[in-house]
Amino acid sequence: MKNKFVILSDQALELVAARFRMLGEPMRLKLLRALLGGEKTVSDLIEQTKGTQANLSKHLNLMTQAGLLGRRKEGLHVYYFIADEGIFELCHLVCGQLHEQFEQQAKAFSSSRS
Amino acid sequence: MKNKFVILSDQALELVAARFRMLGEPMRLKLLRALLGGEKTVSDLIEQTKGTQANLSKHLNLMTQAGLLGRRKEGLHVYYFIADEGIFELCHLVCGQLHEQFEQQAKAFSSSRS
DNA sequence: TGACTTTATAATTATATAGTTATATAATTT
DNA sequence: AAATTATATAACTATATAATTATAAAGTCA
Repeated sequence: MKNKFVILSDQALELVAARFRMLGEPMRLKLLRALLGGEKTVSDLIEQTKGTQANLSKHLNLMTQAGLLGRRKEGLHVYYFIADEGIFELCHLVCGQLHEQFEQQAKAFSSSRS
Repeated sequence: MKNKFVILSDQALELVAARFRMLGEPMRLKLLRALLGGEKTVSDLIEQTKGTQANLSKHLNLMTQAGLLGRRKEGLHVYYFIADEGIFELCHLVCGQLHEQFEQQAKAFSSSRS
């Protein structure tokens, strides 16, 4: 498990970091969360996330370039959808880990007061 | 798998994003890579990563606050070590996904030239 | 064609944070 | 105690990028 990571070159680490950074913006996670239900237009996403049109457009473009999302044009509308389902494995893992971490903190806290 | 993510509150998404951001810096990944072999002093890490003392100290402090690393003082030296092994599951996943992505791109490229 | 709608983009501003420089703190050794 | 070494921290600079504002582009429909 560790092995694969240890031998990574600095250049590879940059790529790994870039992928993490892509998932490190709350607005982008909101977009991903919204897209879980299936493809949506930019207008839909504006409504769901309460973001501004220009800002979302940029985030959507970034995520598409990174291969996380796909786009499909239909008339005036552009539909975005999740192109890399692997993202959710990641989010799922992080959620689980954070959850556990907080549980432990809570436990440590409640057992330390007397 | 998806379910856990969909229902996350905005506030929870911020925490998830923060965790991803923490892993989104190449220098921090270098430190983690270096620490895979076991605990190391700051001096060791300076040598291995070619980073500056002050910069590493700050990164190490951040990661410790975030619960990723632990510290242990011994005389003049401070040993840092990985406190949250879950990190590597994440890195492993990302590595695998990136690898697959590049493989596919390579394949797409070689089959598109004629 | 012209008005309208949806999305993208360019230019700018605001903000977070990585990295540096200089200094402080803490432990060790002489 | 003074000098030395290892680490931390404060103040600053540099940089990346998120968010905004304004405008453009592309499609639709009267």
